[in-house]
Amino acid sequence: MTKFKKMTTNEDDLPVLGLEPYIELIQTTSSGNSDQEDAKLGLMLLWLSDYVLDVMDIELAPFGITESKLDLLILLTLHGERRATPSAIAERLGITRASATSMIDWLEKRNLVVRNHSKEDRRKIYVSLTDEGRTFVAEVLPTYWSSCASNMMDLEPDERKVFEKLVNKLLKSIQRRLEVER
Amino acid sequence: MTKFKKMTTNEDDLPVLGLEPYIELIQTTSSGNSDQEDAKLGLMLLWLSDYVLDVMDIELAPFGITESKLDLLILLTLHGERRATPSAIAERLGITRASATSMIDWLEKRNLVVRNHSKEDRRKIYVSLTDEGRTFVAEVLPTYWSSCASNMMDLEPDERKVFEKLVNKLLKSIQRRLEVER
DNA sequence: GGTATATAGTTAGATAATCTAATTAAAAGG
DNA sequence: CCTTTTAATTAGATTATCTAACTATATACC
Repeated sequence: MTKFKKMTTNEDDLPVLGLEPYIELIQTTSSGNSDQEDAKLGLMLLWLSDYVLDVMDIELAPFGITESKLDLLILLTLHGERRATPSAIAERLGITRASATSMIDWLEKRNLVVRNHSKEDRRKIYVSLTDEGRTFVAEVLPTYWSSCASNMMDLEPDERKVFEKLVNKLLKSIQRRLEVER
Repeated sequence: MTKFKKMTTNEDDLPVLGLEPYIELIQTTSSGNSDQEDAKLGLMLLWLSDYVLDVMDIELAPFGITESKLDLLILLTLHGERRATPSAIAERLGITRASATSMIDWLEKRNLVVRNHSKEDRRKIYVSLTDEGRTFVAEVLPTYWSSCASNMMDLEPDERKVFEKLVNKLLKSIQRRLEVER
């Protein structure tokens, strides 16, 4: 699982540039009204975001599940007895019903979830975790949480406090703009 | 482009849970040695990361390009006269050579880049921006930067300062662990 | 110099995650 | 009872990846 960076250098290799040339590019190509300091900070956050998702991908790979599918399993775990229809799942995950159908197909084929027809309204399907699904979630979650936590390991205790306040603020702000909720 | 959240509620809708139930889940399912506060903070960062990429996707969509392809165009812009082979591009972007070939195919079909055979080593190909590619990058970048900047808009000036220090630290930390560089 | 190995790039074929549009079935509203 | 709406699925597409195989070329060594 550990991936080693190539150690030998090659004349064709593109050199590592770092942030500097990006800052220069921002100066020459951003439109007047956008703040260049914010653009730089936003770019750093964009890079960090990519890496954070990469870390989770890598840690979940050995379990044969992706983050988006685990998200659905966690959703079902948290909503417990409440019955979840494909439509409601699609709405919560911000995907189309067609996409939800695909995910549920995949999870059902592996016996992690089951579909049950509603008796009152025969158009509806209720999706729920199987025992196997619950066991699987219980096996994966410790890794999921430690993967989340691992990204914080170089921060000092007081930095974590401050970072939490800031991430919380940014989360609220971006959720408002995207009109999404969890 | 504006997407409206469904306003009517439905008995089948899954309620918005917020962070609380996730915190409880962490308490019951994280392995002893992982810090639960860090897991929570890491989860918030994971959510934020997802949204940050969503925002960029949405803003770039009207240009008919994705973030990963624009990344490649920016890479070529920054390396200017230096000749970039598909292998070097793959290495820098952290993808396989086969994936690089696909991306270059797509960009070449749209006349944004060209391939030129090396004269010294006939196995090698050099990829470079066309004039059309340079024009395109110049058109997209202002939106790219303002999209980056938009995520910062609710932070106070002093918060941005602190956030930059923290993101910088986290970036270094995660790049070290993933063994990647920019 | 000629064969074996390594390298650069592409191709073939697969999987995952999404989408839109069409289809099927059932319910609800006049 | 007919029409419209709703729920779910299917069909078919695109994008972004991957691994493994293949082609062409260069290098290395007896």
